[in-house]
Amino acid sequence: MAPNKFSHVREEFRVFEEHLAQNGLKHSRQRELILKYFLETGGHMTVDDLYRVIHRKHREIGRTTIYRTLKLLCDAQLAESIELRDGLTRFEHHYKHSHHDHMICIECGTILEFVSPEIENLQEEIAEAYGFTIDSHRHQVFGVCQKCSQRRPAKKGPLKAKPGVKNAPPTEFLKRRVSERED
Amino acid sequence: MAPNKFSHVREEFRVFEEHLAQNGLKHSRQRELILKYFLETGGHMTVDDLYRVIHRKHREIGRTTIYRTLKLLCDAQLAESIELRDGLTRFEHHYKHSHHDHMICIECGTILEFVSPEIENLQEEIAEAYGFTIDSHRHQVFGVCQKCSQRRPAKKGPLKAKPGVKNAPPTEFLKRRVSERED
DNA sequence: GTGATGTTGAAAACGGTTTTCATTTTCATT
DNA sequence: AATGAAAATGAAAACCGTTTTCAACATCAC
Repeated sequence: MAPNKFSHVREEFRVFEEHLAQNGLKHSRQRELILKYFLETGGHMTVDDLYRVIHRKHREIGRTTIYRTLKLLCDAQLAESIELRDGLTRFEHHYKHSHHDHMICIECGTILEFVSPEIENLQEEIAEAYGFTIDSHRHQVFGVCQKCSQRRPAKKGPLKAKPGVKNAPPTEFLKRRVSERED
Repeated sequence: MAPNKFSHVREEFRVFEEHLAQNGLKHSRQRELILKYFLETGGHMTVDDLYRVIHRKHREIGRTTIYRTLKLLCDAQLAESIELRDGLTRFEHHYKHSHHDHMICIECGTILEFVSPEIENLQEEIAEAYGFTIDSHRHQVFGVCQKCSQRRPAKKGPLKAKPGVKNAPPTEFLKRRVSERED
């Protein structure tokens, strides 16, 4: 009944524990907490997002430790960092999450994830044609999400709402919708 | 014979001049010089790259002015700024240059440009399927360029040089090879 | 419990970029 | 050419997200 330190069900804690062990690092209350909150929150959190959430309940935990622990989580393959265009680093859940790219709404900040094997293939073809060996990539699409373009009439000129797109159901491309700065 | 201020042949100076006029801005020796050097250098220059080049001959021109003028060039559609993963802003020639994306060698820093209408189409399809209106995008591929992978044997395992790729000619994808920090 | 070693948090440093501000330059008007 | 209003310049300071420093503290094998 009395749960000991890392008795959480989630595998992520196990992975983290292993990473610490394998690298001569130590457990700590802070690290456990930060991992917990990281996992609980939606994903695409900035250091400050996380700091605010954690700081509410744990006044003693400093920003520095959050920076350090998130880096640690990246090392442990539990998190992955992405950078959009606002100069902030965001951290995604990475454990058993497959690769994807991003569409970012420039009005509300919503971040959508998408995957396109076709695009990846074309990308690979292009690279190959030039003897270039791909290590990684980032593909970010900026624009206005459905919600926002419904809210505001839309860009220039009387643009009639394209029928058939309005309530398009999520397709195979889109894995899930996530994050939106909370403040 | 005596060339007056903006008598350079290149259209870019004309465009710049117009931009200044239309916005109540003034000519200046510095602006002219910075544009000149910007156009002469390869492209993908950072502020500091340009500063070093210019500072050699014109000790009096400050970094701040280069920052400001490059921003001005962007406003005038003569330059476009890109950000890779090193935290530096680079400035590309943009006048009559069409859209393209980038492949970046993580060993030597070479930046290749590529275009793929197919990818752009797929991207548009994906966006449309979600009612997302694209404003812009960036697609950056990181890896090892041909030169570098020939220099160093290559990654893990005995990887025999893929035949047929070694000396692949530039394809339609690749517009030109550019830049490599000069110092 | 002890001690070697890792961790923490506050504050300082960092690094690219932007802002500030006193001085200088531009340029339309005389 | 001289004037003066408005813009541009450059040095230094501010900014801001992130990293480093360092003295105090926690962890864990013994």
